[in-house]
Amino acid sequence: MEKQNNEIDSVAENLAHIVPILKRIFIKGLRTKTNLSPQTLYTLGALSYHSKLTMSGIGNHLSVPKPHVTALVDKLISEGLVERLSDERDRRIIYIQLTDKGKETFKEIKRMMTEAFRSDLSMFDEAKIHKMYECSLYIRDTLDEMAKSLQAGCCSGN
Amino acid sequence: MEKQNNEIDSVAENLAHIVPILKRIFIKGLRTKTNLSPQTLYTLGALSYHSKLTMSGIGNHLSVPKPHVTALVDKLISEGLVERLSDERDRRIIYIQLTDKGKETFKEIKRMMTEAFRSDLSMFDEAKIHKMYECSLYIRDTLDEMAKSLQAGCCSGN
DNA sequence: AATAATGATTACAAAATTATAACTATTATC
DNA sequence: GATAATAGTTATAATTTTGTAATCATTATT
Repeated sequence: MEKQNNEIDSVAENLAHIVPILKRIFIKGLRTKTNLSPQTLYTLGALSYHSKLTMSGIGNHLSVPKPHVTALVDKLISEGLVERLSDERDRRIIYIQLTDKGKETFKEIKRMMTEAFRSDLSMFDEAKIHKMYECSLYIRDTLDEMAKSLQAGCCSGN
Repeated sequence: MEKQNNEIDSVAENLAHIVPILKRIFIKGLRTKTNLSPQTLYTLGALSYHSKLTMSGIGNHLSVPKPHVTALVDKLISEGLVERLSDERDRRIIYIQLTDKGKETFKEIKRMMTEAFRSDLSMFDEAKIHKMYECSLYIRDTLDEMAKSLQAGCCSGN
């Protein structure tokens, strides 16, 4: 049990350590190439993964206060990248989903993102890249699983 | 080669996917518990890992414009968490390093960070946690190695 | 039907981050 | 020794993100 707690702490430390590195790799590389803010890009990503989310759902996923979600979505709508869908059974709820243009745009954004990363990672050999693939997928799946269980509101005004 | 590029793209996608989740877990949890901004926390983290960095070095590590590094360090100095050291051989250079108080404070911040994460991860069994440990460490080491090779200035005003 | 709760919006303010240009001090180069 | 380059700072503005309160429309509860 002691060992297990130590390992959890190391996981936390390792993951916290890579956040600024990842931000540097992905966000900064995109800033000059698009007029979308990081959070609108995250919003596109969340919608690409979940295909359909409520306003509150977006806020929970990205830990963004609800009032700001409205602003983010307004921006994306003005760019024609997402659309609102009303729920017939509960008319308070508004679903957001990518438009075709949004899907295309996000695909292009991912392309630009991976392009930069490709030259960075290409210094490593095939085995290492494969292991990076396995590890990143494992962490992604685990964190997704974990995130599901903490959907509840998390930040003020949410 | 094609396969390798596909794997690199998947790595990029997986890592980009987890950024908002990690931000949510670590940053948001700390916001109420400290008066330090995320970037000052990252600065502490970078100094904890590298023990000594120049102003430009901090800017490169965190992709923060140089003028803003001055502000971040000023804040940390006013809290007594870091100190400036001048380089005898080149008096333009200023090294920043943690004070004892800074080391203590960062240790405490890590404790709060891992505490929250612990309850989140505790839903998983020992084997899964161990694999998370191995994967997170592998990714951390690889990204560190990668980051070293792209020290060069990266953002405006840097 | 009145009341409470929920999902989303509006309006506003504060804090944090990013971007630029100009400047000082110091070192390197020619 | 003049010029260029580097490390860091000052000053300023714009953008992005975060926080809070009040409000509207709709649904749930009693």
